[in-house]
Amino acid sequence: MQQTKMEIEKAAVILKLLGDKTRLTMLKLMDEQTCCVCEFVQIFQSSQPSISQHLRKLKDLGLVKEERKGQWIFYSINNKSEYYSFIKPILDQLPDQDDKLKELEEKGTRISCC
Amino acid sequence: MQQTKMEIEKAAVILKLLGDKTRLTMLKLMDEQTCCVCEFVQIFQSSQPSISQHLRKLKDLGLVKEERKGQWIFYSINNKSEYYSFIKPILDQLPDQDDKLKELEEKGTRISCC
DNA sequence: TGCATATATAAGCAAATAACTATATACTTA
DNA sequence: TAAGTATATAGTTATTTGCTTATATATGCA
Repeated sequence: MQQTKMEIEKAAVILKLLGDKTRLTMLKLMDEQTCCVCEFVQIFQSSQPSISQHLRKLKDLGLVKEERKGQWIFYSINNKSEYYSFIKPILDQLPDQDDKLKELEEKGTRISCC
Repeated sequence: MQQTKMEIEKAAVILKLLGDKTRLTMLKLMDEQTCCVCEFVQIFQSSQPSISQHLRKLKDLGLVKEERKGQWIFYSINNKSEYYSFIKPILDQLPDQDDKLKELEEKGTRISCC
């Protein structure tokens, strides 16, 4: 069979996860660098529980990994994931989201937690 | 600025559409060949209105095009779509769905309408 | 013309989703 | 230890989604 190819049902599950503006932007950001939850909260002007829930969905599928550093938890893309090669070409077609982090740096709020 | 934001939002909309097993399989099939509604109904063992509604969503975004031939309406992927280059690499990672059409041919139900 | 077939649309409902508020947990520092 | 900060989880609710049934539209044919 096509072992190298993605099962279509699994692909649909992953694409549905990516089909949310917040999660998609988060993934694109994490494909570029590590971010902590409080940064996402600022970037998306969203509530902390909302961000946490998005991250959990991504983590449940193994798309991202977390690393605790003190009181902060840093998230980054899991390029060891069996699905990374599936989502990478998608992320590569999206515009860089670095400007969002730059804004935080300019406001000085990025360094506050990182 | 706004431009990039627009793009990622549009990408999320498209990915959400692809994030459904039925629609994703339909798109993969249509990337290989033209299909009519009654074929989809048989393949997915789904109701005709349900299939029609999925197709409409794909058509509303311009991902597929339709061509009437008599009483039948044939759908195929719209490779002129501005989003085709975005979804094509995704479809290419999915396993061929030709077997689904072959089953219909063996049952003789494909020729019934095509 | 009238009937059959193929497809689309509308309305209603149940399940899934995403956000919110409140609370719990984990860690840091005084 | 207590208080403060960062994050996660639980429970609730509003919205969205996908399906169903019923009906409308378009075409073909006798």
